[in-house]
Amino acid sequence: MNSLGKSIAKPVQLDAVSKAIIEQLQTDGRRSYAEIGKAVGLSEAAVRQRVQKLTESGVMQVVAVTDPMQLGFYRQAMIGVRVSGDTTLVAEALGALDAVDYVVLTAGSFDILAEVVCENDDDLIDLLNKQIRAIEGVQSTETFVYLKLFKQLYNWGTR
Amino acid sequence: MNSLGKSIAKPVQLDAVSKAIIEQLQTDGRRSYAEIGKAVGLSEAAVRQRVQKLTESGVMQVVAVTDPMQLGFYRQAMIGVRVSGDTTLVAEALGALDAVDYVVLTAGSFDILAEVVCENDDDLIDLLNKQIRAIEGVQSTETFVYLKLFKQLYNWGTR
DNA sequence: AGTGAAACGACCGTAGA
DNA sequence: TCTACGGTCGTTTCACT
Repeated sequence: MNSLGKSIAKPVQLDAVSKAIIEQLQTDGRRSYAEIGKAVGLSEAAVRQRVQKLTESGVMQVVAVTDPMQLGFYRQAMIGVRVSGDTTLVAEALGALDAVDYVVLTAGSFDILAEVVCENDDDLIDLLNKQIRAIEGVQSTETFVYLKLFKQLYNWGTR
Repeated sequence: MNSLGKSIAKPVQLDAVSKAIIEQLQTDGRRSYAEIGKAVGLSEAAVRQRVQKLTESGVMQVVAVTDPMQLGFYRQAMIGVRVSGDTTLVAEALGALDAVDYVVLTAGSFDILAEVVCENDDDLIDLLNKQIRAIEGVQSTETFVYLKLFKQLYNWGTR
């Protein structure tokens, strides 16, 4: 159990060594346990045990991350969505779209924020008009086209 | 070179096998090359070569991702920021804050979108009043508190 | 939780199709 | 770009602290 709004787990208190291990894996998720052990001052077996615990408890996961630009998706945007009716249904419908890589229910002047990845502006227009605005309950959208990414750390909440 | 707005690389055309390899690593970034090879029908060495190419070319990277909720950060939000003056300077200042995990320059009614991670509402209030609104050039902010995360795929653009 | 040792499996470089 | 193969290094299990 994790993810926003679900049963609140008590925070795992990480010591400096576990933090160092996570840092190592944030730099390179395929670094060997032995190598990490050298860096953090622990035996290979101990590192492996800690990584297993961190993974099984849901504190951390090691995954592949792709660069949309390199794959030809030159246009990214955040879409603010205002919904009439059940926001959950709209969020699910948005999440079902391939071009949508991020969906979160929010409190504020938008009910949902959705990040989208498109090849070009034409695709973005089509996505908005033919797919997103066609979803039952979508009242209005506001688009924030990405110009330049400055910082990105990897967190996760769904699983 | 990658990242939004930087020199546009021609998209790498991935065949079905490379896509399958990435899919394997998206499920578990520490899966062995041999195991991936069995799954996609390739030798261990061939998988290794492809993963190396994908990584070196910047199409993919394998990294650790952490769950803010499990670490005691119960409050996440997206902050829309309106700036007077140079948006770049403000984006850098925002990126320098620990609580900020995502900063992107946008076109639209916000100049910057920044995602923040806090332990609780009091921290979020302090972050807004004492840190974000104190940045030179920040004209106004609008906060979208996260209620529930529905979908999250991992892309990256900075490096 | 941690170490150390031995068996096993993964990884890496190189050769060759 | 792939397979094949051998040397090296990492991982796993287990007994022990």
